Amino acid sequence: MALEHAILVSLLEQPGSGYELAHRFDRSIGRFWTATHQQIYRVLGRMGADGWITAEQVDQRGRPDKRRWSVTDPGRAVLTDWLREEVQPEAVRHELAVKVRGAAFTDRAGQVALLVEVARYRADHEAVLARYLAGERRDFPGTVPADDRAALQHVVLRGGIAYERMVLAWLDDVLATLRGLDH
Amino acid sequence: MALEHAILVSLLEQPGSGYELAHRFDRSIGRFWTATHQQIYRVLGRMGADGWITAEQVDQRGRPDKRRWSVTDPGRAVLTDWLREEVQPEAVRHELAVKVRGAAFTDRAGQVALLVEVARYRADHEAVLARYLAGERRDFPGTVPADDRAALQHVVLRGGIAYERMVLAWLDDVLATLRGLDH
DNA sequence: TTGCACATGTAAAATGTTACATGATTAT
DNA sequence: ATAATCATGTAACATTTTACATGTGCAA
Repeated sequence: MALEHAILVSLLEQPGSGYELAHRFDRSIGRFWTATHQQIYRVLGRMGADGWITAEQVDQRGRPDKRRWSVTDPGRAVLTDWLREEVQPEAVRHELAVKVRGAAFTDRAGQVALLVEVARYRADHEAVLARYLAGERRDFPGTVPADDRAALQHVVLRGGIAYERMVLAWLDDVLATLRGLDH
Repeated sequence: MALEHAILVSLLEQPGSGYELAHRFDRSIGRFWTATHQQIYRVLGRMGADGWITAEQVDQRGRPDKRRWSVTDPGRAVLTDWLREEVQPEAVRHELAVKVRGAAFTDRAGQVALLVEVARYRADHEAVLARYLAGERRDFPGTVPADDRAALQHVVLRGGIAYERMVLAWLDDVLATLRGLDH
């Protein structure tokens, strides 16, 4: 998979400029796919050249003009084809796990420093969970989803919430383990 | 962070060849950091040139010679310095979440195809969980860890187990949501 | 004799990161 | 005036992925 597909989904949900996409990749979509604005502009250019998306110029008073991108029929076909492909195994990059195993090869002071850092990292994840929960209350207040799109967005958000809760519980386990090391 | 640090941790736990490392990155370390043998050989070369690791030639009867890499004192210092750095936020790449949100933009047949694929993906994760649990019974049978290294390896494994259990529960949620779409 | 495990690499293409670059409006 | 937000890009560099490349020994 590539960034292209995440952009197609985002533009189908809501057409927008590269700048707006970059912000979505910082917020909602960033939950499950990250990208910087530099990447996004480059890929938007390529997708436009390939005819997957098309831009309309939007003149704005008081602000720079922007290009509002929308998905074309060929772009939509690219997405539906991709949806039928196998889901690839996730490429895991869990830096903290590497550090925790690495903690066996540092001194006591280093282990304490890691413990402090894990506590800070835990606070970050607590904030993310709070943000997800607030978003859930705001966007999905009822028990019955409004439509398919809402139902699917909600289940993805529930995945994010479940992930953060799991991480917080594991970080508590890590903190207890670091505190319990021989010294 | 980079692959270098994961390799340093792995070689400190047990010196070995590039080939052996590639296998560890398919198994135990692959739980939290993935790498192919091509990446590993290239990075080993650079780390050797930088003096972080050193190789001894191991002549083997009946098999190709191999180079057993171990971490040098400078390499160990690189690791301890890195352990003191901030843990970077994870770069998330959750392809399935993109597909689930994308399912709002395909037809019923496409949604059913995704459902089938999610079920297959779920079976993969069930197998991973079973492997982790078997590894836990094998490597950590007692209640009290043998030493620091074992305690830290065990808490990382518990993280993998917690992750897989969370994913399985979420995939059930996804399956129920896909089945419940309007049609 | 076919395939698998062991063992190590190179090359090209795609992707991703970091730094640089510009310029307007709005709020403090 | 100063910073933040909106808006779009280029350039250089690093990393990752995919394909190619080679060769031995052992077991079925």
